[in-house]
Amino acid sequence: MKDVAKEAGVALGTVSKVFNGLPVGDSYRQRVEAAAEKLGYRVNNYARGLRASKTFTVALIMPNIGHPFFGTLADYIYQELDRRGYKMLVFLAGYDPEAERKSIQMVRQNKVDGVIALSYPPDLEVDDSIPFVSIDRYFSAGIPCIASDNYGGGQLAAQKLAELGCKRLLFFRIGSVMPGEPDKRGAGFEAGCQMLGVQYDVLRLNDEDGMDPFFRYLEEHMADGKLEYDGIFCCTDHVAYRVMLKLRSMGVRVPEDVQIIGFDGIHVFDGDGFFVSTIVQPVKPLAEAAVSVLLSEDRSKLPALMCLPVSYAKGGTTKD
Amino acid sequence: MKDVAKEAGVALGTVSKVFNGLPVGDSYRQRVEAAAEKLGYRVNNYARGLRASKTFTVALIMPNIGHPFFGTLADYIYQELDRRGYKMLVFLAGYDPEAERKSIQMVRQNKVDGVIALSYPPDLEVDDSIPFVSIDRYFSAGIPCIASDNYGGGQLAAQKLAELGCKRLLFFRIGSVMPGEPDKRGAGFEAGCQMLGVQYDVLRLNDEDGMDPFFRYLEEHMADGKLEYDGIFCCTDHVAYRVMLKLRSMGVRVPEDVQIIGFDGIHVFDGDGFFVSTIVQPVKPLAEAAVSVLLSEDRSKLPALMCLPVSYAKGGTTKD
DNA sequence: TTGTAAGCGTTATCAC
DNA sequence: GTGATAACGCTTACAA
Repeated sequence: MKDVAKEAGVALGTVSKVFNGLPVGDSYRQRVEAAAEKLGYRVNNYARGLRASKTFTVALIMPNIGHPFFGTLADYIYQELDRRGYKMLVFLAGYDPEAERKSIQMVRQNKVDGVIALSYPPDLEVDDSIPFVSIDRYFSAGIPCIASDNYGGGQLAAQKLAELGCKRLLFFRIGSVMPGEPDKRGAGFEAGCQMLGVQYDVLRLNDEDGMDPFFRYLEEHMADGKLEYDGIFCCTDHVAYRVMLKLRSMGVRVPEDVQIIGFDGIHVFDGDGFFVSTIVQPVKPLAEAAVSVLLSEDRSKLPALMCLPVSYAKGGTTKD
Repeated sequence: MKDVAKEAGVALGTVSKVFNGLPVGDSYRQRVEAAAEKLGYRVNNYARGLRASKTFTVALIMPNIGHPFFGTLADYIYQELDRRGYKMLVFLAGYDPEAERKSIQMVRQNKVDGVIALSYPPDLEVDDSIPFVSIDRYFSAGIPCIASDNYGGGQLAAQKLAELGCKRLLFFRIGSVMPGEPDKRGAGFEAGCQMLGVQYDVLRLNDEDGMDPFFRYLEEHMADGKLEYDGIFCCTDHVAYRVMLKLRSMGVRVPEDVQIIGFDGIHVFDGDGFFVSTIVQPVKPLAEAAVSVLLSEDRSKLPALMCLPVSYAKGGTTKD
């Protein structure tokens, strides 16, 4: 920068102003720009971050980025941050609380301007000096949580299955013991069934158990090649997909005999079709909301919990 | 840091040394650590980066991160960087050369310690002052390129299809006009066919055309409900998947009448099964190699091009 | 070993 | 508007 100033024959401060869009005489500006171009000068963001303690960087903490739901969400979040001139520093913590904590530490050191986290560890300690937004997990009133309307989605699934003629429903839930907004899918489903007067059963499992107990359950509830249930709601598309595969391998026709609805709205490839019939999470709005809340000017009155509307989409596992 | 020094009753330099793992008297170290803990002190990476011009940050430039192949690759790259104590700054440029250039600019300003780029713009100008590794596209001898053995994969596909009894092969290629290692898939396939003396045709399309010309071609080459070809190699799993869907909708049985092999090795979900029979890219080794080459101590003799072995995996679109 | 002091590249505050 | 100067928080010779 000093060199640029010398080359342009102006003072240091002037160069700084040019690069910050502050008012500067036009002739000066041009000379500075020419000199910078000639010398291939770029402002050093580290020096800038040090001095201005504003880094235009946001940290994204997620379990991973290979799963299509997370990947897509991360992609949209990036777009939104980029649009506003922010960079994205990624931390992938798996489902390991230890890694989570490490990420938080890193975030602290790196003086990012904000954190968007999709994580479940209950004891996540957040430095409230730095803007923080959570996706899918409610921590406390001080930390805005952005989530899909999981409860409403559960209800919608029950309603859809009932509409499609199902009389005997089943809910499959698998997931970590960690609490989060997604848990409400089951609650919404149960409420929906009760409201509609439809009979239903619930099977809850933990991550460690894998899918086998589900499969065993399905086998146990077969009689004369016919499943006891004619509609199944699964907590995720992944589970729904595997249940579909299992049923078909057992000779059960999907969706003719049993209809299945999943949750997430994952695409096979980009935009062409769903794995299963599903309750679609509004991934893009989710991303936009998270960024917008994180970067909002007035952080005094932020929403504690923001639920975005979901929708139903037909994949291959329901009649309509 | 000054506060920590005061609290611990030591000099500034001592505190610095403690946080850099440099030799320091044990009693001092403990006092410093206690003081830091008490004051909740974290070293400021921006100040550190400014002074030491080492940021322990690597930039990853990719088209996107929502596509399962890119997402998975990014995930593995993250793991590898994390293992070595590096952070990952992500830049998603779609397939827009303009965005690419912007990313490169950003990278420059941000004084990252290295760049891993999966991008195709032919005029990408790289600042050779900063370690740069390319994935899937060869730029020049100065820039190491890590890629799958695309040529060998093409050959393998031809060989597999021939082994499985195919007599009349077809190669479908869709993609941007931008050159890159993946182009070699077709070349390898053709070479394989020639070597084996199998008859084959090739259909090449550009991205903008979409899949329709393929579908039309397939329809035109049907006679009496039978396709003229009994084996198809597609440049990606995505294309293969869509071709499979199309053929099935046309009443052609896959894999009984026509066998299809794709390229990439994308999973339906995490680890359970492939979309189609496929030539699997070694995603994890690719990530490891990229990071390892990027961060290698001796940058004087780096490989110009490094091709990693691919393998064949049966999905649902071949007989074996 | 420890303490001191000089910068790293910017930005912000002033007088001019 | 412009230009000198002091910070920002840290690393690293170098002297003690």
